[in-house]
Order: sequence, then C-alpha cells, then structure tokens
Amino acid sequence: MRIGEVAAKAGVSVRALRYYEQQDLLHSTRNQGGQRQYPPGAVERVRLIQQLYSVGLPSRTIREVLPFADSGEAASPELLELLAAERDRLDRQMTDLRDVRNRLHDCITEARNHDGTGSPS
Amino acid sequence: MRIGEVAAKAGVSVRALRYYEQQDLLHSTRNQGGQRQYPPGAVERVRLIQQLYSVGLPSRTIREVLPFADSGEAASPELLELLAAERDRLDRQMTDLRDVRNRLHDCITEARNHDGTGSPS
DNA sequence: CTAAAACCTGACGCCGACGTCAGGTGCAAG
DNA sequence: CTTGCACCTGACGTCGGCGTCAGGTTTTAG
Repeated sequence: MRIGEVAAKAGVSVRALRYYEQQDLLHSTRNQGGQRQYPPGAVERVRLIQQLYSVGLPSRTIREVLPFADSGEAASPELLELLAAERDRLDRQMTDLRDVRNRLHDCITEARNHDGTGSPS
Repeated sequence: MRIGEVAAKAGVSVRALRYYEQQDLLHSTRNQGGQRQYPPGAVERVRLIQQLYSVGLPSRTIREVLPFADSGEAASPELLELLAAERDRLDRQMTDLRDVRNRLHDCITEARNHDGTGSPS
C-alpha cells in the first residue's frame, strides 16, 4: 500500500504518518521511485499508535511500549517498571475520568429534571 | 488567602493560577496594594480545574462547563448538548484507556511469567 | 527602618503533534 | 507525450499550558 491509502484507511493525515516514521513508530520500505510502501498491518498499527496518543502518551513512551504490544517480547526490568508506571498512571487517569464524567452526567440529569423536559440518554 | 498559599495548597504554580485567571476560569478580588485575594473555596476550584485539564479538556470547554460543576445552574439546550457531547467523549476515552491499560497489564504479567521472577502487583 | 520575601505586569521561550507551503519527482490515463 | 494527481523532502507556522526572566511594588519579619 502507498501512504495515501494507509492514511485514508486509518483515518489520519499523510503528514502524521511521515511524522510517525520520523519518531520511529512506523516503518516503511521504499519502491524504486523512493515512495513509501506499507504492509497491510500498517493500518492496524497506526490505529494503535493513535489510541496510545489519545490516552496521553508521548512519542518517546509509545516507542518504548510498542514492541510489547507487537509481541510479548523479552522485557528488561527497567522496561517492566516503565510499563507498570504507565499502567498506574492510566489507572489514576481513569479514576479522574470517571469522576469528571459522573459529575457532568449528574449536571445533565439534574438540569433535565429541573426544567420540564423528558429524560433521554 | 493570597496567591502563594492557594498555589501551595492546590499543588500548582503561581503562574498557573494567573493563567487560569486570564482564561477566566478562576476569579480574584484585589486588596489595596493590587494583590490577589482568594476565598477558601478557591483551592477546591483549582483542584477541579486541574482534574478537568488532566482528562484533556481545553480551557474553552472548561470555561463552559465550570458553571455547572459550581451549581446545577440554568442550562440552555445548547449547553446541555455540549455537556452530553463531552460526556460521550469521556466515555470513549475511558474505553480507549481501559484497552490500553489492559494491553499494558497483559504485557507485564506475560513478561513476568516468561522469566523466573515472582508476581507482584 | 530596612531587608527579604511575596507579589505584580508584561513579554519571550518551550515542547509536542502535527498543518501547511514551496519546489521538485513518480506514475497511471487519455 | 503530457496532463494531473500522488508522492517526496525540507522548513517554517501554530496552539495550549504553562516556565522563566526582567524590572518594579507591597507586605512581612526583625
């Protein structure tokens, strides 16, 4: 596949894919003309990268954890610590997220009860 | 309270508090010398602001949802839609977060089983 | 009264994840 | 063959949430 197709299928920009390559998150081979070639699995990998970004991980961390997502590779103790630390961070973030979400939700339902409107969602 | 005390109690920088004021998230009165004065509730408010930032909301959105967290104020339908949209975004984000977290956790336990080490956490 | 600490207002710096523009090349269709 | 789109490599722009420095004022401790 060429870069445009991968971008379209994964729902990101072409620029983003080139950026991921710079950051060493996504690799490609080149054809004779120098254009990037991707295997079909690239789309899935890009989706995973996006998911990791979306939960707040920076490129550096993603670069370090991606090999483990790929396959349960050999893990040095330092990397294990990194993974555990990130997992704990995610746990805390989920707690915050739940709090905020419930707070918002309460505001919504309360506001809906307060006026005359029925209660969807 | 003065700004330094609020900052210390809320665990943020003085600069951050001034920034929140610029963004219209946190208000203060001034004494004769022109220094900011905060009511005790400010600390709680700052913690809430931080929590909202931490789940990825930008200043603009925080500015819009804060009044509802303060008190279940009168809600225009547009604001209700905004709140519901944000809540849904948070729901999606929690799902992503759970996925990534579990993925990481699986990597950790699998790695721990693979070598000889016992299994903490 | 004085020195130090805390505060004030600009204003510039920074970093990450791209957007975007410039100027040139590769490739498929008519 | 040429037209036109997809692609290439720099390189600069942006935006948000502050950090930080400069240069001055106010409050507090001794």
